[in-house]
Amino acid sequence: MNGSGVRGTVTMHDVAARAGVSIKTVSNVVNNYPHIRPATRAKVQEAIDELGYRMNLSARSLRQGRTGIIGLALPELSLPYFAELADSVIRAAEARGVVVLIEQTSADRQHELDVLTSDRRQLTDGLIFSPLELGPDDADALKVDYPLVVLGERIFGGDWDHVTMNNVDAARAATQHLIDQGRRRIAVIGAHAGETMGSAALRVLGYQAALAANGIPFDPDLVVEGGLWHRATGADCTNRVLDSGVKVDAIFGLNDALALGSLHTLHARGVSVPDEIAVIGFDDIEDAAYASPTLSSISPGREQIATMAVDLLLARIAGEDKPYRRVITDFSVVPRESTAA
Amino acid sequence: MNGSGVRGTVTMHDVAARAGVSIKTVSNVVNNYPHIRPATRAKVQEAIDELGYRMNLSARSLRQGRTGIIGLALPELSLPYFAELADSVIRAAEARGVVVLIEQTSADRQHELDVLTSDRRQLTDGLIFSPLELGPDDADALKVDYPLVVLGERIFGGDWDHVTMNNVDAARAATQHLIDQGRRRIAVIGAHAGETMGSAALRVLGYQAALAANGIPFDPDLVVEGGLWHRATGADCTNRVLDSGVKVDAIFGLNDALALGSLHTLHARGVSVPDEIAVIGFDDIEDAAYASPTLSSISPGREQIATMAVDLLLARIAGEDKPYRRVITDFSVVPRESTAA
DNA sequence: ACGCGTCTTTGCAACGATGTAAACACTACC
DNA sequence: GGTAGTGTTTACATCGTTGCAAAGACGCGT
Repeated sequence: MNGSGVRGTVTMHDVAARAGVSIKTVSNVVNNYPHIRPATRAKVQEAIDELGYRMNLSARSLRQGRTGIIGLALPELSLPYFAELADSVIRAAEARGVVVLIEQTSADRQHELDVLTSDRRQLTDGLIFSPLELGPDDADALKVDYPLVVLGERIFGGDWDHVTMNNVDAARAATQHLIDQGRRRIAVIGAHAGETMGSAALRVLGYQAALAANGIPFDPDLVVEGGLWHRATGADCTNRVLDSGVKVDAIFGLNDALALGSLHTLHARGVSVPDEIAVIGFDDIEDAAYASPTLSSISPGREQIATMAVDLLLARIAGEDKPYRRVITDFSVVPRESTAA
Repeated sequence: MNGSGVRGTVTMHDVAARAGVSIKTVSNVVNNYPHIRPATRAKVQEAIDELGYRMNLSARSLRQGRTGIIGLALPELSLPYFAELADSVIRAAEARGVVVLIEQTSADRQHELDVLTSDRRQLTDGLIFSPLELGPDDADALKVDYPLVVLGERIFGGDWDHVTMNNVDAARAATQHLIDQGRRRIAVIGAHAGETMGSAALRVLGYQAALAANGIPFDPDLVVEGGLWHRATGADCTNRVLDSGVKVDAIFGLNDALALGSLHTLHARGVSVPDEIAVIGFDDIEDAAYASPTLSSISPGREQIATMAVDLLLARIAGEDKPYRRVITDFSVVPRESTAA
């Protein structure tokens, strides 16, 4: 259809000439300016079609100061949770007419800081940021001059919108689910010592709350440290806790990757799940439903997080000036074989 | 550092004024034009630092006709293989100073066609495209006027570069691996009837070649159709072949998701792996190493694919005019528990 | 027929950078 | 001292679009 073919640089100028109107009228037609006589609109549209005109988005960006691109910064796509989150964000963005530029921070603090001030921010109208390493001390770095939506609960109290789930309650529900199956010696894997605001800390709090609510004493030996929430870490943590000799009848992986790594180790060591040890994860990634045995988990409402984040960001980009919001999404316990009775 | 603060729109103009040089000299400094007196460069650099100048990328894009963004079109990020591929592409791109805009096609033919002509192509300097549904008949649609690198083997013979693995040989190797373990009744799951050029068809060819080379008769009943290569499909295919009553001692999943779905079903039905049935997948996604039992697979050299694709694309963007290339990446068999002796 | 308000269309000046080609500066050499 | 050659800096037009404000067209009431 591209009439002229080779690198067809057809501009509004050409369209205007062809249609016998001014270039501004072409602009008005393209932008759906309401006051245009139908006949004029038709003429212009015809010229556009004949010439195969496509608007030059760089020019528009320069003029408007907007690119139509939003940024999404996350640790890495090879972590299934983030891949699925990115999937949802891209879909939500597409539905609203914008596209997504993804940046990976490799869960590296400096990299997370860099992303906030990178030249690439010029290319995006705003940023959805899911930090893993930044903490309350880095709040200043988040005081940026472009629309920002932060995912997760690591940092509060700044001029940005926040979308998060209730980690404490969700972890409490996960733990309660294990308790309901009669488990009492529940290990937690993937804890982060010294952290107070991150997902790890909050989920451990929920775990403790559930124990307390059921009159089960808290045993620090059951809390296993583990840095990156990868499968390998989960496998390792599980080995450590089993080797330590403490009695364990359930494992709560602070995310699904950890729990899947745990299943892997349990299988390798011939421990039967859920008979000897029940396992629950957190995030409800697609893998969970297909693990052997299938993995119980907490569904964090991924779609909802993505949709909210995009909507909040686009509202700020559009100039909304309401007070910054903190949105807490819904969660649910998804019981599967790994915690069956 | 951003001296002026609020939405600091510092332009080259401001820098030029501050440094007492012309705006073009600032441009020259920023772009590392060689013939600049050190004193001048220092003056300009100082002004840049003091004012916190950042170049407006939209303006540069308009002028140069380049955005510094490359597109990556793939079926969906929630498929681990593509998530990992995207991870690698983003890293390769970052190392070369460009960023990546990801578009999902949902493995939908129309969507795949749309992506090629979308307005978004204006935003990208070129596209890395991994089609799943387009076939040889769609070759014309790929005749686009921007740099394009196609991944996979579905469509050949056009004006674009191609990065692919040797699907036939790799599938032959996978099958040979099973045969080496003494398996003779090897089912293939995820085949696409009627397809001749896609990965499915090529991998089935490799499977047949291996059987032939070992004097094992080909039994069509062992070839199980399955559309989307998701875990659910693999689970379903496995149920079908087991229910059909044909004897099976091994399953070759045409990708890892299928094979993982298969493991799921086998586990659910109490079939022991690899004792009763051995399983091998294809792609070597991270999951494979953590499945229970761990899944043997074919490693397709993902890093290499990503790196080659980005390099080829950037070379075209830079104006390289050599004949179009077809790069075939290396693969290797990764034996794990699911095919242990 | 006149004036006024509303609907349509337009010209012009930006947005912020870079390519071109010319101007200027300085050395080196005859 | 003049000229060629190299190194350094500059003015200007231009990339393709949109905001602004004003001009032109049209309908209506009086």
